[in-house]
Amino acid sequence: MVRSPSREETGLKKGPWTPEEDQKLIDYIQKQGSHGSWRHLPRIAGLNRCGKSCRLRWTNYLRPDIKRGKFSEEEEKLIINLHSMFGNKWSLISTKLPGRTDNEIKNYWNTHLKKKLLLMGIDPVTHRRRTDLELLANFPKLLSSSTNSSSFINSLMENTLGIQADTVQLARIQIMQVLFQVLLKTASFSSSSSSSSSSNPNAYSNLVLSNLLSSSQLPPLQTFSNNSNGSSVPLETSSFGESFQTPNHSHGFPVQNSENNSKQLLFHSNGNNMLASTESYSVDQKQDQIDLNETSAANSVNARAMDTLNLTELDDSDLSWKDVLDQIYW
DNA sequence: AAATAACTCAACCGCAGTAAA
DNA sequence: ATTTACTGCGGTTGAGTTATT
Repeated sequence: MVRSPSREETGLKKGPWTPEEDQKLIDYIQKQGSHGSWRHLPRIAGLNRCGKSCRLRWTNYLRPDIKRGKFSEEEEKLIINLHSMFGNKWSLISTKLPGRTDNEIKNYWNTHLKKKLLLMGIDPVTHRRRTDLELLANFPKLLSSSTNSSSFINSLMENTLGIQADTVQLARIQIMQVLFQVLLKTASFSSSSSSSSSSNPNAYSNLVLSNLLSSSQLPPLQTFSNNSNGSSVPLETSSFGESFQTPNHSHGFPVQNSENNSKQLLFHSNGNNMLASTESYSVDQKQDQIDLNETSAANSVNARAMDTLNLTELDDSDLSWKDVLDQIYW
């Protein structure tokens, strides 16, 4: 945690500060009432340091209004929300957390929060759910779906190209195997995967793979359907299904909440995951938009709650996840 | 108990923006 | 208009600490 002392060619000291140096800096600033010119401060205060080093030591460590200790859950949530809005603007983020320095928040993000989001399956850069790894989690279902001979590709291969059905099935299974192997390679298998560092982007893939290989209890297949009046407006697909553009929110996904069997719209806004009931949104086909009445039924849920919420396939689904894959990959 | 790997965070570096000369 | 000095910011480093093998 402490660097070994070294000296630059100029003779100025670098590395960790001693308690004596800290006291000199504190005494000087308290006596003057302010730091004044950082460049001239070290000479006047009797410190063999550059002004930059003094400024950093004061702003990141010695300042009296600095809050020390662990980040609270509220602070964590705030940092995640602010990061989803501002990105790596640590200085800006720190202005919203009194007593916390940009350096401290940056370190906390890189060592804790990034890892936390990855383990929850959320991309810490985009703050959206990682869809590539959910594809892996749904691998067995994809594999079973490959036996469906009614798909377009099967029809094409069998009827148009004259390839036998069993050959088609074998080819599809082989493709699935290749896909599985590629995904396996992207995940680092190590016995200590649970403690993977923030620099390891494969933490979630390790988690998914562990679940996949150790148990047959796989995450529920999440498919999409048209909304209540059957006028869905597809813009893109994801593991949550077809997304919708909303006026104030980037994307919405129609889902069914198994807790109360209600049909809801899941969307991501300003770093929050939000759920809206079917009563609180309507579809404008002309504008290819969903209009959301935010004041009525939209409620915010945190990312942890989202993970445990069992969002299941809708009964009136017109398209299955398999069909989406068919359209994309075949 | 020792070796190794992973994690933490204070401190440094370099760049960009701004003000003064 | 150009140069210089200074400050602030974000990315990175690396020694000490802790966890794992």
